[in-house]
Amino acid sequence: MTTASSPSTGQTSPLSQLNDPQRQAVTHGNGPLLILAGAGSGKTRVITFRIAHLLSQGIAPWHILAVTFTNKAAGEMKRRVRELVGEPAHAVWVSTFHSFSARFLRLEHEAAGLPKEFSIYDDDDSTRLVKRVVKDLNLPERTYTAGVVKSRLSAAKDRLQDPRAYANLAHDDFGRRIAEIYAEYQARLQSAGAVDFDDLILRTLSTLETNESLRQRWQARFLHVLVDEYQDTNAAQARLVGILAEPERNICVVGDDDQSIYAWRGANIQNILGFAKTYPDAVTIRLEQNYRSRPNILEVAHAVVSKNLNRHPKKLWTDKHPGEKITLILAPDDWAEAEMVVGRIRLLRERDGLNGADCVILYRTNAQSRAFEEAFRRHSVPYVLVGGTRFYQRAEIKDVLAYMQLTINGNDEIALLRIINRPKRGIGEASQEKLIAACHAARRKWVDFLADSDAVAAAVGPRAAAAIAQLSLQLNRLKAERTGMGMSDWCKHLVETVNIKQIWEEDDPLQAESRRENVEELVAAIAEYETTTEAPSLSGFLEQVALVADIDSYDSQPEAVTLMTLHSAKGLEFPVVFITGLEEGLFPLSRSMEKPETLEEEYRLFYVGATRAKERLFLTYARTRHRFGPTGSMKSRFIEEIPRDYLDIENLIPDTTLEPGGLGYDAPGRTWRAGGFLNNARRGQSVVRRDSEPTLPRTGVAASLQAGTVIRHPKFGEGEVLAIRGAGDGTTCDIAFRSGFTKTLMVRFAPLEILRQ
DNA sequence: GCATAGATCTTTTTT
DNA sequence: AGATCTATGC
Repeated sequence: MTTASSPSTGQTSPLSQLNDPQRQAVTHGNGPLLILAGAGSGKTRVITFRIAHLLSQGIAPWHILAVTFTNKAAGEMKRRVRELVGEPAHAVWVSTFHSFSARFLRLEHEAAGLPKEFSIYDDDDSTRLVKRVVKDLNLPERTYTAGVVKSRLSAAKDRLQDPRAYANLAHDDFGRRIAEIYAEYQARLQSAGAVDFDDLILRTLSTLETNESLRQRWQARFLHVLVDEYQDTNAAQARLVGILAEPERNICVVGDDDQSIYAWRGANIQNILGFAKTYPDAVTIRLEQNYRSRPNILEVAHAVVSKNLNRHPKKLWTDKHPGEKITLILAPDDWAEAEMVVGRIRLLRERDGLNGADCVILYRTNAQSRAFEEAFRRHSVPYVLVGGTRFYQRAEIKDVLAYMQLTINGNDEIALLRIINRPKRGIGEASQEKLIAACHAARRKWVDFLADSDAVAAAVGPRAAAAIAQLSLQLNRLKAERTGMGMSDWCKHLVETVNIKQIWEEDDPLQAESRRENVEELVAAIAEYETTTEAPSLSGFLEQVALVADIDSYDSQPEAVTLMTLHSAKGLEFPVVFITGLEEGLFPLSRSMEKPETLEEEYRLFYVGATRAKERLFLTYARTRHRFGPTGSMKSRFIEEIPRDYLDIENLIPDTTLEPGGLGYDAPGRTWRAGGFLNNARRGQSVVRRDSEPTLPRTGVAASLQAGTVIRHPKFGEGEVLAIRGAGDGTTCDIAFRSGFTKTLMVRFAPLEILRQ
């Protein structure tokens, strides 16, 4: 992670490669230890060296537990420990919170009250279950939307409240209903033999807390617990590692409050800020020397994050040469922004001898990747995209996985309902509803219920009943066949027997080909798992699949520029970083601007992004952007926070001046005209590229509306604009139509044609 | 039970 | 604008 020389074996003592505070942290003896490690201060180095140090002190490797958030970070940590100590590294427990918990629950499934082969529900599965529950409780789906319910449940789980505790605290009708949903959701998980992501941690915690002898056994197992990215832990996670570290309390946590960017997922910054209160005898060590970035980059990052009120005042320092100024690129729109970035990268490659793989493009939302992908393809520059729709989330993959899952856990309701009529077997929605009602009314498990042909026949018509008998038979046969063959061959066989490809043809024949390819990739992934894992098992594979993030499998490829969100970039570093889309409402995101706490998190996100850069940092702004239609925007407040001396500004917006109060742009989405836009040759090209429509983009029309404009609407006919209200995405206009009525329309959606200004 | 057209929401970030 | 969900008619 640092640019300092890599640890050489032999010769010098590893400790001589460390600075004073780093060495103190590494050699700290027993008792709680808090390491406040700024960005690029050699945090991973300290953790790995500390593990090596503990081993050298005679601690057995299996007595050490190191926990991180991503599999990638865990893998990296393991690799580096192995570099330092060789084979013993193998026996050190290095894992993520979630994979540790999954492993724990497999081992202790009885005490945890779970079947051995429990399913792990990812986000999509748990959303489906929430919807199912809301429907089965006969609650209005509009009020209790999956999004609202899930955020409530997740918040409850973050606070360690079970359904009963939640119900007791509910003070209004809505809260009581949520409590009902929560209780039913958990009951359904239980009878499906499944846990969701939050439950992995919570069940591990409650199993440890309620079972004393088991707890003592696990506590004895770990004499030293090390936690990375402690600022991102939630209540359950902090408590989990706290318990495991008892009674010795050899807990070493590493983190940086300035890099806390997961509060929205329940991370509690108080865990790190209040660590010294929880452990009064904790030793605190600060790592403030940065080995990664040029001073100019650090200054800019600091200028922004230091505006936050809720933080420990601190400032990183480095003895490097200042480096170049930060380049701020002002582009007229997102298309030009992407062009500029690609152009700069080509220049860096040709003139400065940099490799594409040295560069990363960061953005706030995944949707922004598209413009860059197009630009890279236009210019034939290789790139890798991290994130977006994950491979294992794709419908065709989840279908296959659901079949596989059902052969090991036949009670998995979500998997069952996913495939019960895919491919179509004549078990339609009505039959499905009847089955669900009957199965739950009888309080039976699915395996049991479906095998009972009388019960099924009583619930649904004869055709559906026959189809269900077929399906159960098929699943049982597949299950039996599994023992006889290799996993990947079996998967291939499954895809054939079930006739999975029929699903794709039913859904969308155009995409059938790419779906087939994806499933082939899945088979290949299983084959790889099979050959590279010590004791491969189907449930092991499915678990791995549920717990991988896209970032985990990310490896920079030769020559390829990386594209990812700011969140994904945490923990990585690149010589050249582009932070893009620096516009009010996008970064910081408008939803985050409502509350001071979430706005501060955006500042930290900027800090995380900027401190990824070793040599050069570029910031880009696009005056208009195609979001739901183009919207004009003002430059991000982050830009305003940066002292001008550090900036090299490239203004590509025509007819604007850079002046004192700002960077010279017009009010959002109002003053520029579609016509003027198109007259510019370069812009014209961009518009044609983007929408193949030969006419003016509607968006341009919307932008030139003003009171008095006469328009035509395909449905309502001719009318006159009375007023424009609001700004940005939410802009509406009142229009008086000739036919006599007045209507308020969303400017960005209304298909208006301008007749007269 | 299924196909189609209309309605509605979406885009924050992820284990 | 586009995807996804819902309502309706066959």
